[in-house]
Amino acid sequence: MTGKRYVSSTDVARLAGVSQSAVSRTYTEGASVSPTTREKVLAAARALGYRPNFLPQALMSSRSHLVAVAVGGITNPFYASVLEQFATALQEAGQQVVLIQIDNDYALDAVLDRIAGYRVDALVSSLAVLSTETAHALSDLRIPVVCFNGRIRAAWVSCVSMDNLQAGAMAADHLREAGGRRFAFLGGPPDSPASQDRQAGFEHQLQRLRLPKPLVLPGDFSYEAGHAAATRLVAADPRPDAVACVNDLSALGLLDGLRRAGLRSPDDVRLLGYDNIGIAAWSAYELTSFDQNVPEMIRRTLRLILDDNAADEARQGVLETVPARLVIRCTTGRAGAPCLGI
Amino acid sequence: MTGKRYVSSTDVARLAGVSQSAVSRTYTEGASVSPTTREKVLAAARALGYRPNFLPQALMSSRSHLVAVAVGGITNPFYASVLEQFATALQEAGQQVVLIQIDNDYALDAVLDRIAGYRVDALVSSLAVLSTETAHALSDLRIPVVCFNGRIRAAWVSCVSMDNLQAGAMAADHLREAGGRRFAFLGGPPDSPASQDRQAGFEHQLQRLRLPKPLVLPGDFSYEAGHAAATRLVAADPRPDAVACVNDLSALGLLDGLRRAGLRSPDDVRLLGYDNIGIAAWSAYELTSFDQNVPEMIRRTLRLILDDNAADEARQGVLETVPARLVIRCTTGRAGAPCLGI
DNA sequence: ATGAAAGCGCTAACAG
DNA sequence: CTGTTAGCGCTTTCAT
Repeated sequence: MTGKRYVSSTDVARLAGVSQSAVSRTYTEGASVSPTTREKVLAAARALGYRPNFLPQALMSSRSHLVAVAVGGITNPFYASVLEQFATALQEAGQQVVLIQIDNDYALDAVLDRIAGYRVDALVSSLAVLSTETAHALSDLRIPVVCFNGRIRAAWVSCVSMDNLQAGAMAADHLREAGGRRFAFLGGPPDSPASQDRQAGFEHQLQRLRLPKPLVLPGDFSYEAGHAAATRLVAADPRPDAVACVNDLSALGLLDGLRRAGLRSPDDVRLLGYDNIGIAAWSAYELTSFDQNVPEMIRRTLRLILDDNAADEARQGVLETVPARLVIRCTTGRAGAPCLGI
Repeated sequence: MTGKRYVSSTDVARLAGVSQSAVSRTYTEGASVSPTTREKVLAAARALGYRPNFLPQALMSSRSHLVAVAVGGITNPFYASVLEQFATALQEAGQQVVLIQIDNDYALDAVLDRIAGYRVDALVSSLAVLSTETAHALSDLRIPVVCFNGRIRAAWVSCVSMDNLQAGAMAADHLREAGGRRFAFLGGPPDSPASQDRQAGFEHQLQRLRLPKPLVLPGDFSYEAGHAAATRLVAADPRPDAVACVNDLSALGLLDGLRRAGLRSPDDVRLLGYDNIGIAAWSAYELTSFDQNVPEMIRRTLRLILDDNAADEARQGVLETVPARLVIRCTTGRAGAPCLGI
């Protein structure tokens, strides 16, 4: 695993009998090289197995074409899907993805050196939580930072997020229309802005509709938390018959927990989640969910981090919001409707 | 988004009133710097917000500390989990993960330039499929390549994989013990070595047990394929009562499909999958599955790509195999046993 | 169109 | 212990 094994442009130049600059030009879009020289260079390069080294380019231009993507918990199918779409989009834009796996926000400080060290062009964070300190530390790097579903704003730090307040309100509307009378909200981590906003929008809309306050169940985005919440829900008196869950994963857990307890959805409990993960459409679940329009969010994120026209916005830090789209499935369908489920 | 905004060691040196080398040494483990100089340097660095640039280091040493991880389809929870564990392990080993999203093996050729261009220290591929041509192209890069669950071997190209043949045989044994009489195998993509080996091991063991050949249903690792296979399974005459599925995702699809058709597991059909993804343990499924011991596979992979003692093996290319572990859950439990399911 | 030369930010070898 | 010097492989002037 020792170094010194790659062919350099100098090696190619020597074999081709041209100058090193000629080799460089051959690989530079729109540089002036005669067809003859070009051919000689390419032939030599092929013979030697030459591959241009991007590191010096990055060194000189301070543009590494590396974008750090920080994720926490890609075992959550929603984030896996987001990451996949990001990777595809960034690759198409000629960038490379440096994956930063982070367990909590505070660990981000620890990786700051690395993302700075590789001189990444930008950072995208799927971590909802981002402390003010971290945001400031990132600010100091003076590279565009975009948080997915975050709410924090600082110089160089922007957020692209679903309109969680609106989506919270939509949940209230929809659950009422589906026949709900007694409401509950299965929450996420208390410090998650997405969770806070979905809950706030939900509660606010219930209030506007002059409906009683929801029962709030604690959770943490996980299937297990949802499963555990079922016990509490079943024990509640009066028992809620309509639950908005902060995300699909915990909604699925709740649904399974309710089934264990002998309850059915939508007949006994109307249920919906957020993220519209693939499993929500599985025939065992058919869960109603809010779709985040991830492609649009990614488009906006890429604009902020790669588009020179957006440089000013990126430097200031902006908040962008994308409307949610309700995907109605069986768990909020008519009771006894032809939603087979399981 | 223009360059030239990072502080360099020269800037720090100037402010600290020392030479640039002194700054470099301050950041080099075990270099000789006096405490006084060190302090001056650190103070200046702090004042300026200096972060060492790794690019020149990589340039000089030909060790970028970048490891490319190629994945195709991280929406499959198994691969998401593998990626997460890889990222964590590599970060702990001081490496950065460059994520390469690939849709099919042939696209790998297209990214060859990029992984070579960034001078990655190694490549890990979770793509089961890897054509001989691609393997050779990778070989030419002379960097250690490890394929997860692959079978191809070439100079510099190794594989770390579950013992799929053995695990196939174990499936036959277990399904028979669980009371199966008529067997089926739900397969994956025909060109997947993992799929081939699991099926081969399964069929071979059935033969050894003097049991009839299994019905083979086509699939592609997806939930949808499993769901679709249910129809064919139900229509089969005689209908199999024990199915080994090439992975959990398609097993879950099959299970849901069977339920739709009014069949129950394990009573009507015994079922098992491979990968032991989280969802397999969900109370709606309780699917028996083979655990791949991913931590051990990752350990071996890291040894091959990072450990100097393994350099010879890596250069030659080796095949390493890790035994599978059967995790028994309800879908192969006793009929009518206290596995509540849903 | 091409070669020579400078320099990106760093490490390493070499004096002192 | 510390400063000077020479590169790493490339892009970019600047002459020619």
